[in-house]
Amino acid sequence: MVNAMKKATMKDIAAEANVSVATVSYVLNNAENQSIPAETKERVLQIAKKLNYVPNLAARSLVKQKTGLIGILLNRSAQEGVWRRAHHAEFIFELEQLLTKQGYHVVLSSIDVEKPNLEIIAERKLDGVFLIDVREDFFYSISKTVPTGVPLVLVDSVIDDELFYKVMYDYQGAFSAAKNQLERESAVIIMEKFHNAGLTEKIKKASGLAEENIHLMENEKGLAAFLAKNSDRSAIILNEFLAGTVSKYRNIEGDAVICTSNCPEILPAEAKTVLFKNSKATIAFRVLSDLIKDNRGLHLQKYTYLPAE
Amino acid sequence: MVNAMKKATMKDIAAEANVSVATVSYVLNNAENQSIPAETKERVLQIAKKLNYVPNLAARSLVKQKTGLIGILLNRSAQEGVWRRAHHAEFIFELEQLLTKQGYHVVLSSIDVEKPNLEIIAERKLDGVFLIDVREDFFYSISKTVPTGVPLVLVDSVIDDELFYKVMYDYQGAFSAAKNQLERESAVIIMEKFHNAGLTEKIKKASGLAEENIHLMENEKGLAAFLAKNSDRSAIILNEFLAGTVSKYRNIEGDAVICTSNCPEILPAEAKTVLFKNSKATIAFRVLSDLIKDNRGLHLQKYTYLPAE
DNA sequence: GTGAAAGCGCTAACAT
DNA sequence: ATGTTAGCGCTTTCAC
Repeated sequence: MVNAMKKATMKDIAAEANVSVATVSYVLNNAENQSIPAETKERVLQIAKKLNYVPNLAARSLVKQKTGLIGILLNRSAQEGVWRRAHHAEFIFELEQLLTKQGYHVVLSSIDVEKPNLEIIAERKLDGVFLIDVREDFFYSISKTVPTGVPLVLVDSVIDDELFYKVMYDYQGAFSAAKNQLERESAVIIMEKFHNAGLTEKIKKASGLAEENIHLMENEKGLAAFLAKNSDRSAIILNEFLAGTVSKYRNIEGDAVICTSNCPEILPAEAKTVLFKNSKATIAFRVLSDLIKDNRGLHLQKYTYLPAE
Repeated sequence: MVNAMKKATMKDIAAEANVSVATVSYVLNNAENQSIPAETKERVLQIAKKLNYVPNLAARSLVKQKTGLIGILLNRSAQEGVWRRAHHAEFIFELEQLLTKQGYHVVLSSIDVEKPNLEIIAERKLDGVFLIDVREDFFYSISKTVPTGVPLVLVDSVIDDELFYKVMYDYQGAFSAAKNQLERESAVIIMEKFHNAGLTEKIKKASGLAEENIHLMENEKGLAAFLAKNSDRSAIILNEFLAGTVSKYRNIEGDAVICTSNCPEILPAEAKTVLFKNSKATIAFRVLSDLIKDNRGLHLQKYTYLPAE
């Protein structure tokens, strides 16, 4: 077999090229302020290739004080429906693609909503973190474990603290759009019960509907009961995967679905949908990028709302 | 605000406790062969806590030659249906939970099936890797970039090379089970077109059906056409999310679904299903664990098949 | 143009 | 019982 042994280091290259490791480093990183003769450069490059050299990013991180690792931390509870996972998967996969394209590596971790453990952020020295649907009280765990200065982007979470940059949909706009599509006046709402209570509240309020017309999805039994009680009314369903579950109990063609996963294609062709102008992953990614550049985040908004189409 | 500053290091602890960093290390890691007086121990622990000390895993990795990082690398192509992502998400999330529970951290990365880039394995010195649905030709890229000795578990991939440990379903058994459930004799099959051609072939063969009775899902148009042509025959559908798509075009209650995502609950209650005895994530995880322990992998099977229930 | 050397934060012989 | 030291693989300042 042709190769791949004990992983060459810069030292190995240096030895074989009769130069110092410093020189190897300069060549491999195209150091600006260094003038390396083309000859040496070539030689080093050759040898590096021949040895299948790959840099050890842990070592580099140590000196550069940047790891190139971005965390995606997802709050999960023991019992959650498939639709919720599918919903998060869409977001996470898209985000991962964007990050990977930028040369970052992505660390994915489930956080137990009951006892959030955020040590990973400090342990792995993550350069930035996305936190999805966090509970408001998690805020306390964070100040103990998370080094200041780490860009934190909260997705689907209302938390009034300067530390966090928040990204979420403009639910108010989405509801107007949804109502416009419905034929009947009287509507009910079916939505996820977020771990973040503030978000759940905010959405309820944005809907303008009374408490008893809003169903917070927890399990199918509850859903079925709610639907039975409201079979004569139109529903506005938040999220298309949730709509998928709803459609096991009711024909949803008269209802409106707010597509928070940007996947209208999973719905029946005739379904009434509300889409958003931008994908949440794109915007969340942009917010983090800005934050990493402008390390102070001084002229960045704490809240970014995604408008409906 | 109460804290969280520039991240304390062992040096800081040592200074404040008037001991050497070695001692700190011993205390923090409960070093066996070291006898530290309870008094010192206590003091060090106190200070560590007070300083919110969190170890830097990059530094530790460097000396221990183990990173505690496990990769989940997913082959993706530009255009893939939601159902495919949902399917992978189920597996990945479950796997991630298992790994996290064991104290590993998970690096998630999409691999472009056209030009797979596996440098991440060497760069991040991953302790083990799951590769999902890899093309057979990727095998060449791997020998160049991947250090020997890294445990590689291939999921949903047929590749006859000693280097890899493979996990997949026992399709033969699944098909028998499916056929037993169908009322009509004559059946067709609807399945994913895997990137790994060998797997696709293997499944076709296991079905015992002729080429024209097997539909490889690529897009909805093709599916619709196939279904129209075979409206009089029962279908065996591989994967419940794919079944979800199929059910947009046809009532699938007469069909059988092989639940490769372990999510029968997304199907109509009356659906005929084939389940598997164990979850694929659990088994894949076990294979990797075994591999990490028994570093040679000498008495481990190259192929592990998951039997149908 | 090139390299010696210090150091990122940590562990683990080896002394004492 | 505790400290000294030598690295892990890399970057970068500062001399030569």
